[in-house]
Amino acid sequence: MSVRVRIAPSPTGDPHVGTAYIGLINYCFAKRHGGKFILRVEDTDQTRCTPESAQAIYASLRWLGLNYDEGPDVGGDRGPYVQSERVKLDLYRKFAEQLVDQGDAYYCFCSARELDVMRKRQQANGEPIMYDRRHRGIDRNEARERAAKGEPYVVRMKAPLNGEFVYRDRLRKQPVVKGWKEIDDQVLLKSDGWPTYHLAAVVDDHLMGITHVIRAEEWLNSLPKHIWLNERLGFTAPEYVHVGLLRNADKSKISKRKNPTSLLWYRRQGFLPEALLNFLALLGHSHPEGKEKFSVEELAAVFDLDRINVAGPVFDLAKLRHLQGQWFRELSAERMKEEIHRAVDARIDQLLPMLKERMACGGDYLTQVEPFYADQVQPHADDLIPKGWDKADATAVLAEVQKLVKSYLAGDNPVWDAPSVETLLREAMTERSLVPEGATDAQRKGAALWQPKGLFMLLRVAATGRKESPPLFDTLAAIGGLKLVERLGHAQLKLR
RNA sequence: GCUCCGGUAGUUCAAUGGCCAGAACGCCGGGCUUUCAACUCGGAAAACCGGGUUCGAUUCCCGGUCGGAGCACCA
Repeated sequence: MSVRVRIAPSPTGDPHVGTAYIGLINYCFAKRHGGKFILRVEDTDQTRCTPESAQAIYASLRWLGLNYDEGPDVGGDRGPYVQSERVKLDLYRKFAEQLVDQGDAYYCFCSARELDVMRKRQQANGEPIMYDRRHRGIDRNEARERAAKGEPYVVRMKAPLNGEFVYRDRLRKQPVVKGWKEIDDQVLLKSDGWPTYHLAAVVDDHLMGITHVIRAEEWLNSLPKHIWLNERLGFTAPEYVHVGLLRNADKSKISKRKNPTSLLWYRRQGFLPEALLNFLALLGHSHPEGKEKFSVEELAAVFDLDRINVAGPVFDLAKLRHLQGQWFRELSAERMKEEIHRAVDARIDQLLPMLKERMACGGDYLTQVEPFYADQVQPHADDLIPKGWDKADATAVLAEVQKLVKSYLAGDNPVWDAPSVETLLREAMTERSLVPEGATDAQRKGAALWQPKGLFMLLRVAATGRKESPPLFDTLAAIGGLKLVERLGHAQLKLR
């Protein structure tokens, strides 16, 4: 039987590096065995999924060169490849009903509110959190009548009450063993009539002839449900293989708070697909000859699922940069020029509106734009001391602003655009320019520093190295928060 | 809390029931360069702990510990 594997991302938000990672593994596995690599979009959560996000997934996979043999925008004879379209064809309901008929599933009429109360109580009592199966014994015909009258319901699987589940994952030393009593009566069909992940994935994997499900470790715990569903539905289950999750530096599951997770970001940033893929390949897998730099084709030729290391690898951007450098420097002059053009173009769109008034010809762009690209700027110490200030004043204020920006950036989801930078600074100024009653002369003097005139020039010079620049807040926004913090620090050194 | 998974330098990955546990990134130092980068040479740096099996355990087994994941009408 020929190999058929799939990736099944959910189109919520930006396309994720994790998708690329799992995609790469599946892609190589398929190529290695002369099989098919399939993309299926799992958009059964009507509240969270968007078509734009699905488009971004297609575009990103194409950018990476992880071309799928079958998928939403390329077709195939096991389609459609988008679950919402499959819902319209009523592909899932009949399997849910089949299970109900077999006595392997049942209608449940609990409301969300009811379930919430139940969960809270379990939590308070330190009990395991799971559905208490109150409708499990419900009469099937009676239940269907209630449903026919319009009462909202879900269909739940009737998980075995006892016994053990054993499954061997080829990548794990020990077989996966789990007591059935730990396993919940999972919802299969939601009250909106759409399937949950569990039902949809099992049904589709079967219908699409998937032979190996290679997915992230986070699914390991629901493996019994999936095997059970296959069994009760009379399907031959695919082989399930679970690989480790990409991690942040602190070993938690990779998140956008702590790492760039959006494939869009890597593309925008100018990373080459070859380099990203090469880097991803190094995480969790190793080349049999110990090679470090290789193409996807090379990898596919030697790829061995059993060489995958299941411990979650920490995603290390520094290593990616190194590899990217290797690939980048090997580019032909022609291609390198293209890459540079792309990078510059992207930045021009952002910067041009604020720079154009200060330009008289195209070449001026190069001088105007320098502060926005440069790693460092070199302000003159003299320029860093506004009129009427002394060195200590400037240093103190720079340090204060630096601290302010730093803590702002460390906060929850910091927005860094002109309005937010302005708000941040103006609030700080208002606060600090207040003179408390009975203030000392020193306090009075300190407070006086937090006026736009001197402060804005100081920040401008520290941030750009120049006394003239586009409007301050636009400038600070375009430079970026992290770089600004660096430059504020650098300016303090200049004053020493 | 319950269940499951994992543990070799800071990070990613090797090899190995027995010789000095090997590489890459990062770090430190040297060379090249006006400088930086690239390149190159060198250096520091690792088997979670305890028990068992064995002549011998980083490797196999058990327990602990630490880390992670899952416990939704999300996927």
